[in-house]
Amino acid sequence: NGWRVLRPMGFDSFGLPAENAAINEGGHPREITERNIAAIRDQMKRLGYAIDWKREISAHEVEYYRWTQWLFLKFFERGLAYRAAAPVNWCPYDQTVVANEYVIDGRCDRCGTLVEARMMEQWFFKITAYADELLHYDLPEWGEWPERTKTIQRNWIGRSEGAEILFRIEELDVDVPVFTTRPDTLFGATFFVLAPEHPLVERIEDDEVREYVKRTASRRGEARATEETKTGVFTGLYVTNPVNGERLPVYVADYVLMEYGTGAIMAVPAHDERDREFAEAFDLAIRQVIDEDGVLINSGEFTGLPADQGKERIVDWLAEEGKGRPAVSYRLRDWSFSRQRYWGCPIPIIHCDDCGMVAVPESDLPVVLPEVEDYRPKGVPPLASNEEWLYVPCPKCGKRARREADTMDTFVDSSWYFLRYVDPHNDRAPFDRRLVDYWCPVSQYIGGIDHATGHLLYSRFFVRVMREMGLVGFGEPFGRLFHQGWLQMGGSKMSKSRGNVTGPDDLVDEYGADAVRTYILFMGPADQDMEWTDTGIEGVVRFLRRLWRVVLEVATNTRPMHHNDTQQVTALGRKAHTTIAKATNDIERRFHFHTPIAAVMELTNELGRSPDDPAARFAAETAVSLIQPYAPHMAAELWERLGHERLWDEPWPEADPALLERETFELVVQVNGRVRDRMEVPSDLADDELVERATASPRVQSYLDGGKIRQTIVVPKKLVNFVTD
RNA sequence: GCCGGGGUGGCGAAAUCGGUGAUACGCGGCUGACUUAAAAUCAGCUGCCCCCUUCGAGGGGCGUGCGGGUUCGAGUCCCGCCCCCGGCACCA
Repeated sequence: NGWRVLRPMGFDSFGLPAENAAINEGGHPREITERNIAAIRDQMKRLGYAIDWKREISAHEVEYYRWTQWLFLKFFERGLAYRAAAPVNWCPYDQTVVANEYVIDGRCDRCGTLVEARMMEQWFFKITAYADELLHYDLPEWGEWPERTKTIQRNWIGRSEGAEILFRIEELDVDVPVFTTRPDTLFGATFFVLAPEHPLVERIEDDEVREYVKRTASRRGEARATEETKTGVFTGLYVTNPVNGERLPVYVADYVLMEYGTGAIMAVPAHDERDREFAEAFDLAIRQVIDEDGVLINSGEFTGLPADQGKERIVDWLAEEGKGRPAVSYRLRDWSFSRQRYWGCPIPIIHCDDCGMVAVPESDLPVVLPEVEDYRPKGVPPLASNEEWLYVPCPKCGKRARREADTMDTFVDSSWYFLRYVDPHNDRAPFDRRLVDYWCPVSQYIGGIDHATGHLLYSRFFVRVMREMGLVGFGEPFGRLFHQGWLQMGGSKMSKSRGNVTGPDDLVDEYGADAVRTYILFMGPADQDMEWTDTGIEGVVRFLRRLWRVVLEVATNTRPMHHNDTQQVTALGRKAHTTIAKATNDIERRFHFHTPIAAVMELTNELGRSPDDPAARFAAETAVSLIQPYAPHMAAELWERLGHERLWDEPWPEADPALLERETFELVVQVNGRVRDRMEVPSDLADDELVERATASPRVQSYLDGGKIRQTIVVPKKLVNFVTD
């Protein structure tokens, strides 16, 4: 009531789903995309969604993606978008790189194909620079994010505290850093391991080592993790343990990952399961340095300290000696966002032999997605096939240069769209900061839990950076977050990408938009997945018909005793008020949409039993008002039949607190915690009067049976409980 | 293994602050009314066990994954387990 609410709609229209559909059906991705958008828009209108269509945006339209490109350039200027060779996930079906966040169980989230690890030069956003910040939340509203979402993000970022320690290899004249969370076990290190991809390994001239590295390169990731026994090879080199000068043999083994920490570890077989397995396989020493009580042993001057103190003291000592320092490591990796596909936002970069990577000048934006002969994926970016588009003069030196032909991941488009909603037609900037600061952060965000480590993290990263740039005045994109469940059909999630969707069209044809909307919300809590059943909706259809009939009966009731007497408060009138209170509280505060429907059903049932009640008209109006968000078409019609005009111009009904209080209530009388009698008593009785009435009950007397009452508990407006010996 | 979320009838679920015979509302099922019949609609019943029965109903016990505990009173709080779902995981 009285709030200004923005209800926009947009389409994340670039990307693989649209492009793959176009490939399967034939035709240009743009045609398919725009046809689908039109169909979805029509469906939403048929269902009666209240959307401000003037603000509609689509990621694939030039007016939108020119500002995606503009933002990219801002990130590029700050070094937050960079190109580098790195191990990436390659989807052999879609013929493109896929972000870590959208590889699920080793498979491409879009097509379900197993991805391969490849070393490729790709574009990355430096989200890792914000790893620590993204663990901390800037909005009090963050408290309203579901616990599980926060946990998923925390796990994904994967912060661990420990130390970086330098181990010297004399033969190569280098200090090799390792990351460890257990510097307290430093005295227990008995060997040292390099990942096969570690740069130092190339310098080791040893056939066996070369052979091993070659062998492991072919089975990475999954295959490596499921290996039963640890494999590795001795390099002939030794490192010096900085804390005691011991010389430890250096191995190359693929249980050490280049992607995490420094790609090298100190191995402490006594206190690490994996190191122990390796030590047992290679017959290496195992030295315990912490006893059962968590106290350091065999640890030189640190012996006798509890482990947590030992940790600190050893790191302090290393720092003084210049051989180590406290360090933090993250699991999160930079976001790879370049795709070797056609249907996406072009990356506004020009590669020049002399000047290197040059940003397309802002004044030359947008870089319009060119037409190409054949946009099917072939592993090389399709944009490169349009040579007229590809070759342009270098903006710096004017020499012939080449455009970047990769396109952006569609999650770049969706990392800022909510800001565009407030100013969708601005052609001088992505948005006006004043408007954004007025409307945003988004008060209530709704989306699937499946985006916890993807879209929801990317957007938080984008907004952090945009705040630093002065583009927005806040650091979190979304306040309250709600994860809706998915409709299921035959046990699996109905979704566009899975293709098991019963289009709402058929259901609307059969049952009507109001019934479909009401049933979907009545099925259960909105955050739960729900199996669609046709028999379920029949119940809702019956209810809506009953409501229709009962309200019409009231609307046309001309019997003389029927009038809207606000003075005379009846049970039905009170029921209407408690229904308002419940529905309002459940929707606003609890985000429960199924219980208000149940409450209106109850009200309707009661109204049907007493259509001549003096409060019948009020009860009918209440039922119609409360059902409006669910069944807006029918509610609007009934409202008119009740002699009013436009229901959607009416304020939400308010319960009269005075009428929520009943004049009498049912007093429950317990003896030793068991209900023994109930009686209707006036609400304004004092405690001792309640006890008096309770004691008077013959039923209660029979249970007290002359026994001694040890204690009497009175809960106002509820019950009296006698405790006997 | 670590972290998070859950477990209530035949089914979807409700019980908002420890205070009404747990299971509202709906689905399904059973019975009846209306009907030539069906549909639609309406009414009643529908957790388990036992006792009494004059057939109206009444009475007792057990029940919210399992076992304990706190309390006058526990679906709700505490301790210990079991199971299901999700995230992370050769992450040093």
